[in-house]
Amino acid sequence: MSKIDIIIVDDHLLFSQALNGLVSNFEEFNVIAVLGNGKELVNYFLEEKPKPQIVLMDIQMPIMNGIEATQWLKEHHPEIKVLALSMECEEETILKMLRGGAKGYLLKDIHPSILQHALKEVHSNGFYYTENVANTLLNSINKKENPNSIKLKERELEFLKLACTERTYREIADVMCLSPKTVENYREALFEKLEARTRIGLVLYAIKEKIVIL
Amino acid sequence: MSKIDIIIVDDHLLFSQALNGLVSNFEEFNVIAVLGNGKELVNYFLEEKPKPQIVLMDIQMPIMNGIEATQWLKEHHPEIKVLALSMECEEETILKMLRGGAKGYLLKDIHPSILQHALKEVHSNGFYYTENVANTLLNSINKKENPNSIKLKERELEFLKLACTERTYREIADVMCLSPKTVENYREALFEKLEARTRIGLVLYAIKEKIVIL
DNA sequence: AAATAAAAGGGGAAATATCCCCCTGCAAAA
DNA sequence: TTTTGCAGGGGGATATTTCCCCTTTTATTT
Repeated sequence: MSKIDIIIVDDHLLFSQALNGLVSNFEEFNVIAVLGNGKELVNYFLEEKPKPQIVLMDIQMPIMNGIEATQWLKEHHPEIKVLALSMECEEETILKMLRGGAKGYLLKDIHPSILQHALKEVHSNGFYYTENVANTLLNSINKKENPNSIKLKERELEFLKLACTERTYREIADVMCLSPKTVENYREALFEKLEARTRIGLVLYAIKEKIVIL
Repeated sequence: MSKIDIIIVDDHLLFSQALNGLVSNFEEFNVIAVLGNGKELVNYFLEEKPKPQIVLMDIQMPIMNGIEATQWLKEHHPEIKVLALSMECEEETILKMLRGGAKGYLLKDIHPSILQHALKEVHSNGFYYTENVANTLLNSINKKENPNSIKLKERELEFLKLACTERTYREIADVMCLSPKTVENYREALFEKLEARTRIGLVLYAIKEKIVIL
């Protein structure tokens, strides 16, 4: 029985090397490459090197992150399964990853044996979700019933980011190349959408939702 | 030559187990325990188990974090060296850790060989800093020379926190049991101190300085 | 005892922000 | 083909913020 080939993609060398040792010790699996970010993964495939059956993918990475890399894989090599490996249990991230085509999502604080099990499941059944992640998904479905996820239009986002500066609305209008009155409209629309009474409310929302980063 | 005993403390089982494999492969070192958080480390010592010479300590951990655990070690077993191992390169965290008694600070994205080298250095010389961390320390020293840390009075702080809500100044005055005109004075004083042009500036400052938490 | 800083209060004016109503195109969906 | 949604623009009124000028009282230093 030949081993299942795996590529590890993670920017933390210490982690990826250690993981390499760990996975290589699983008798069913064989690590054929350890890469540092999504871009390196894309390059790897462009160079026509041996394809893996599974990619163990970190999410937060420099240059090209795990979400982008997973989407690229789904488009170009849909037969290759992606198992996401992340620190964060945030709904949005999980959803993005799964929408991007990941077959499973593991948190980094699991026991190695679970990783082994997950790898086997992903290979044989095509997917693997931990209880934790499954619950998060359920929550997310519930939230969609009372749609809390506020969709902002591109222009509204632009405005929101500018509203989180010390600019007056007139100055924001200048930046956006709009009439102050149009900016007024964006402001009012966002007040309603985000349930804000004042501009401060917009700022607090934007920072909470990480639309602006401090 | 006997091996140097090490304890690994990290809440991410996958990481700590993998790290265990890695460090165990270094011929000079021997991992005698892998623990999941600071509390487990304290319990370990209270049970009079074999002492390590070095503790490889993660910082962000549940229940008892790496900073607290390092401080405890410094008090109770000052001869044991702590090597911090973290994702974050934030000045504050590094400082807290080093003040707490850590002998070195490594980022998790280093190469395994650097870890090995750092462990050897910490054991023989007593400390090890990467260039990265050293630079961060230098920056921090520079900041202390031109004291940027703005001192806010109690009442100003109260006002600042309230300014980070959707309250109008009149409403803030009510909360603070002051005349709106007095609140006005606090506003003006803070505008100057914090170099803000508008209330948004106050909010951004307060959030950056973690005076308000979102 | 005098100087200083903190806390509290104020007048008046101009600039902004907030609210509620309205309109035009234009493109995609029904 | 009508409807719907989005981007852009406006009038006019009111509330709030911002600015620059002030005073008094009460502690704390010096």
